[in-house]
Amino acid sequence: MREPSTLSEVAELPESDTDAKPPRRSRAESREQAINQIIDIATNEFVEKGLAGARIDEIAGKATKRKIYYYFEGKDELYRAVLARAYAQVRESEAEVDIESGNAAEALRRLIEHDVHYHARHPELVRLVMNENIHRAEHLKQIPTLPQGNRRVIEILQAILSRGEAEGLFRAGIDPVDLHLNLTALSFYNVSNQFTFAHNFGVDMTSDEAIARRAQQVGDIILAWVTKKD
Amino acid sequence: MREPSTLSEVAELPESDTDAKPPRRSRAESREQAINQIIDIATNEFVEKGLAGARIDEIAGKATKRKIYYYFEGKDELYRAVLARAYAQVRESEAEVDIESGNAAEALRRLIEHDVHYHARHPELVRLVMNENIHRAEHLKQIPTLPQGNRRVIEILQAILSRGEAEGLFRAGIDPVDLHLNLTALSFYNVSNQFTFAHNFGVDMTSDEAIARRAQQVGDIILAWVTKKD
DNA sequence: CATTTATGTAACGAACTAGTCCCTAACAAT
DNA sequence: ATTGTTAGGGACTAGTTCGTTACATAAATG
Repeated sequence: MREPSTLSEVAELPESDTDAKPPRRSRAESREQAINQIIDIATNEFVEKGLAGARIDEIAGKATKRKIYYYFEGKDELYRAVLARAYAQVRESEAEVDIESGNAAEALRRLIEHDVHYHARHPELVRLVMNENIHRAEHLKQIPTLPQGNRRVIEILQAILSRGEAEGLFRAGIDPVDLHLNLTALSFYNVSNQFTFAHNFGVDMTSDEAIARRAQQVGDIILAWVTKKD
Repeated sequence: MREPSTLSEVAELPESDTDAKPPRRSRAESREQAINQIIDIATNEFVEKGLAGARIDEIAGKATKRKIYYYFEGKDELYRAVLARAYAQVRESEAEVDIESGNAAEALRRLIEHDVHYHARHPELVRLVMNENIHRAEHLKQIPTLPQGNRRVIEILQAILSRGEAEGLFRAGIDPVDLHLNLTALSFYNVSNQFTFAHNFGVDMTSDEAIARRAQQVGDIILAWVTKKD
């Protein structure tokens, strides 16, 4: 066993895993934890101020700043890491939506509900995407892992559209990319533009009730559009 | 904007001019022209880089920089001026839409067409609004002239909705603010998010055909939603 | 002509900021 | 324990950015 060194050594038990404060974190664990912590903090800052507006010195105290340059090449790579994780989390959540049970209209409504709620509850994603668009997606383009995840959404929508058509519920000839565009536009805008809209029209769009109402309405709109009428 | 008025343009000479040596440029004219020129240049820069990303020294050469500090208090006031002019121009264009002729559905479609085209042809407005939302509308809130212009849009939509209901075309109970939200969301998103969307799904949304198609589709969607079915 | 207004050029310094250096602590292997 | 490696704390730096001033001068005004 080791002698407790005078400074910051607290009784450390090598094997017996009491959930004591300094559990022996392996290097890999510690590393991953540090990186995630940095991305957490950086997400807040980038989301708040954008890439150019964010200040490394405010993302972090002196200490964390040093870590940033230890684990990342610099501000830009950190920003890309923030972006990549946010997108990865969206994809993850999308994979969990049930698009099997019920008829196609019900499945589509579930997807819409999910979209509206996800955007409303994850304004940080919305803001990051806005930021990317202000920068003409130049950072997004440097992240190689994204394209396939996006194709999946289209496949899902295509499947629902085909099923709905087969069930005699939906019109034919609806482009799944159009559907995705409209669906996302209606879920995205009221988060992305909440501040100007709230100011200009004096409405709140952030309450649970407002979000639930929004999800309902977006469902109504999209379904009115795709539904076969006769 | 006014006449270019290089030389020999008469500004105002009602009384005290015998043989009228034409003044070259009046102070007021020159001033207005200088301000507009600065706002032109600044709009480009802010639209491209955002408020924090924009660099005064790049907005202007040394000369124009001097003018900026002559006519504006600084970067922030210049930014507000850019914002205010962009909004003023939207309002101006909205006032020109014909919402009288034809039935309510036709009037609404004309309004939608206008919205889609205006957003598509004025990405600088879209970008400024995005920027404002990233900054939680803090600069917009400092511009006092906006609220009434926005109320006008709602009044217009309310008028169309009432007329449509009276004509037996539209459902009752549609909130004009909701209508505006949905309408704008569908016109705004495909401009605001064109870069991420184009990258993720490989589509172009900027061609004249794409815009015309978009206008048509947004019209279809909104009308499907508000139309009374029976 | 004299005065005021506008503008071109340059320079400056204070404040910031991204990124780096040096050194120590924690951990791992021997 | 000794030694080497990984991680990180604190201060520093080199380079920008911004706002401002000084100065000259041109143009409009009276």
